[in-house]
Amino acid sequence: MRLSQMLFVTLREDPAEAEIPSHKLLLRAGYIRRIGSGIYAYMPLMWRVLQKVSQIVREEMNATGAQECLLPQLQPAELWQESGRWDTYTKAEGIMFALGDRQQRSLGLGPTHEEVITAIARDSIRSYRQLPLHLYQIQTKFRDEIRPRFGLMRGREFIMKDGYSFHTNEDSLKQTYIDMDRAYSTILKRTGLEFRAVEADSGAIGGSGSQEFMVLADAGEDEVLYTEDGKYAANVEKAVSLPPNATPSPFDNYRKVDTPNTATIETLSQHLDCSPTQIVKNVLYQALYDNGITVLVLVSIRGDRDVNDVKLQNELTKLAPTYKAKTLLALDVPNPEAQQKWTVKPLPLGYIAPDLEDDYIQKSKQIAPKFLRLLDPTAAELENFVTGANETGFHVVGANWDKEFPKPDRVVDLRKAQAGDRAVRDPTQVLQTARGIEIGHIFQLGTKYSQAMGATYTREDGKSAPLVMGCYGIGVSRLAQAAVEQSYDDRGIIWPVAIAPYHCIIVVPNVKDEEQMRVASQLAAQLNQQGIETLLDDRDERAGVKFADAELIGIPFRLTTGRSLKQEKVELSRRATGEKEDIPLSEVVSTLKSRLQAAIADSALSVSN
RNA sequence: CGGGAUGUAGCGCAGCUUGGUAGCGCACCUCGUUCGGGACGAGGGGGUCGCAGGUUCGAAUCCUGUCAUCCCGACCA
Repeated sequence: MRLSQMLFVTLREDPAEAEIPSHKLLLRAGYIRRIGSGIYAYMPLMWRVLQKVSQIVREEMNATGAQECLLPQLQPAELWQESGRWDTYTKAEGIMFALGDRQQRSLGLGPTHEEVITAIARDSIRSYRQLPLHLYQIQTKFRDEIRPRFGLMRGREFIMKDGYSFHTNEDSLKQTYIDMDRAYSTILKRTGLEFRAVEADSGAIGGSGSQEFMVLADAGEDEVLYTEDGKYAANVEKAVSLPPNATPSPFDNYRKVDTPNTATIETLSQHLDCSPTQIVKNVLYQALYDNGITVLVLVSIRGDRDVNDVKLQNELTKLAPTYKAKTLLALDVPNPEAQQKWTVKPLPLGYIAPDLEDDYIQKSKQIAPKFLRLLDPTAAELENFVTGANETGFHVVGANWDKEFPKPDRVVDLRKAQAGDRAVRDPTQVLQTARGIEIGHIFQLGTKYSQAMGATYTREDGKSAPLVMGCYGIGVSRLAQAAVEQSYDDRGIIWPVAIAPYHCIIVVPNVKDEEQMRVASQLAAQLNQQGIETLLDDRDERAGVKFADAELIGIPFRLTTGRSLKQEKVELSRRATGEKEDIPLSEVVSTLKSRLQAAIADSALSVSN
């Protein structure tokens, strides 16, 4: 391909809209163009990268026996109503684009495909003889993200590989899950990215076991906690840990104390000259269920610890039946405006105790009459603790559960693990923190969707049973940008060889020099014929411009048909290292072939581990 | 959804306070010189100043509304 004939536009300055390096570089180098918030056009070079990534994904998926297909993006609401996700995905903070057709039928643009695939399975899978089965697709997904950002990192339209497997039992599911774990590791190693597999929360998708594949980068939106020995790694949303021990309490008799202006843990521990670990902090939340009921939740936790919203959300989802609801729609810390809607008198904010009276709550059919009181084990263990007095300006000290305060019924882990905590399985290991970009996520779904949608098959014994399911996703477009985030320098992108849009770019310093052009075109033809994807920069530009552009777009190898031609040589330079060498014309193809193989083997090498 | 900021040529920006009919750099086009690290000179093209109302003799500039984009946060008492 000749650059002079391509739509090739690079920018000298960073576009103002971009914040992180990979986004700036992709825009500057002309790989992507923004069309709307979270909506991008993939320009020809980007499309080649995306196809490279897709091809690696495809090969590894096929190798596990999964079959590629293509499912509709336009999905009838009925399917989603059957699974019970229509409301959670379209109302409140829902992420599905919903629309109506000319007959006023409701449709959604597919953010994911469990419903569609389960409907297909329901129709097509009749017998255990057809199982296990694994279907996948690579296509554009639509999600109305709360806040799209960072270019392709969190777009409202993005390319994803999603796969769904069907099984007769959990063991078979686990086998495929393990295969996917391995396939995903291989995929990431082949693309040349540094990554970590971590335990994850299964979130709105539902199901039991789940694991995420994180590409490590400072711009990552997720926090990963891991131990130095590599035996434990988890998303902070899911992570468990042993908190530091609480300092024994100096307050051995129960009394109320005057503590003005101590609405925060910090000011309180200073005022009382005690450790935050001796304080029981009481945090108020409001939960909205899908039947319109609001439940006020009071979480009691040790003062030095924070509540993990995801764990709390999971607990509240589990408790939905208690309130005759199916799912949780929203979970918030009530702001003053929200408080007004359900309180009958002002709350003693900053001085709340675990036994805050239920009569703060307005009587209403839409509001649960009692606080849901949850206790984290860190707070449950405390003796002679400090906590609020339900009266602004006062706390109590020397309090004990079952004495001054009734112990809340539900003691559950709602704690956010933090760097510096000890690992549960091996207390000698301390948790470290890193930022990660979630590239892949694999789930063991179980029978959640098959049961909801009646997808059953006939067993060997003639009885019918729901299909056991798994699902597996990789963000293809996100992976491509993550690669840039992990590999660039002040001159531009440095693509890993395996996903670079081209392997090699030939720069002709002076296109008016016939010898330079002749050699360059000849080399380009030769290389392309040999499977070395080569771009020919034959633009009538100064050499400096072409060198700068070649580096900006990040092609791994560059050939220059310049001054060394006199010795029948061309210059070969490597983007990643900047190394340059002169190579005889007759050896260009063989040299590049072996260099490319070596570069790809670098990542392939770690694949065998 | 809450808060902050910004919309002026393809990109980056100035002009707005103090109203007088739009400018700089890059990119683009033509000619000439230059040609292995983002050249130089001369000439040139391109903008309903996000949109809609209002004030005014006159609005990029002042007022109101609206739309879009980016950032921060989703408030741990």
